[in-house]
Amino acid sequence: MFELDMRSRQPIYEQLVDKLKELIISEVLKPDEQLPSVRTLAGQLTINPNTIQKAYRELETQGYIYSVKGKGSFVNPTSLVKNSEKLVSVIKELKKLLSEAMYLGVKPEELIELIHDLESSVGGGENDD
Amino acid sequence: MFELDMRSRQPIYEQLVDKLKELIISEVLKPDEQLPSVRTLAGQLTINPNTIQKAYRELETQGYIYSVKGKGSFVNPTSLVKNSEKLVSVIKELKKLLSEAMYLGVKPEELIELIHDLESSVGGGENDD
DNA sequence: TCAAGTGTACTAATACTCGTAGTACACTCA
DNA sequence: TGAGTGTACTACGAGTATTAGTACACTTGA
Repeated sequence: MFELDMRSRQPIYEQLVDKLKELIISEVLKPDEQLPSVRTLAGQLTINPNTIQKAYRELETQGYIYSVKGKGSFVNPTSLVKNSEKLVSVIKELKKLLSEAMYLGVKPEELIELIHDLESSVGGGENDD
Repeated sequence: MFELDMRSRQPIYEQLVDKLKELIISEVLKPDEQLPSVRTLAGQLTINPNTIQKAYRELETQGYIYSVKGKGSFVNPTSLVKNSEKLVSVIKELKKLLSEAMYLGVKPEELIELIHDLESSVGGGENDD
């Protein structure tokens, strides 16, 4: 499904969180779609189920998925992912990165073009109707 | 100068890197301005000089500062910070965050407005002339 | 009803990272 | 030449990540 960088300083469970989030945002994983079980994914990636569970718990905390004991873990419908605390931290981080990009020579026009390029590959928001 | 969150999961040296970078980008710290010495800042922040040195080394690796043995550490002139490897990783991270923001309901127009708001508070780039 | 699946949580062990304390060397400059 | 500067190293303790192992609660289909 995806590959992990075992030598990265970034913890394995965080890499999982990042990759699954990308799949949800780009709607490769669709709302209410079931995720692989923690034991299945653990077997596929040759890592411990507890590590998968840790990633899934983080995604649930951030509102991206929901889990049902005995049934599995599923992608949250996008209207349920609205998470104002999360949004505040994303915006804060975005400001830093946008400033850094412009400092490094990227023109505002280029960033605006980037936004338009990404617009069509994102699910959720309010342009799904 | 700034405050650190000793209880954060983010390592102290990384918090330093982030804050100093923000000061450089917003030109609170100006090109060729000297940074506090590692011993001075260590004293001010009540942390170990090796921790400061680690942050300064990271900033130097990323191209934001330069150091001279016996003289000190200085902000790199912005024309020297152009670092295409760094830029590539910033753009990659930006794409992820922009997608996430739109997924969470932020309209492209709002992001574009954010860019315009930030434009005036960034040094470097090519609008300094 | 039960077996196979699911999520969830806990303990304990190991390895890694972070921050510290301490120390020492090379350089600059007034 | 002394006081400042950066730089680098060892060793130690604390915290985190990952693992192995185990066990419990739930779901569902045969």
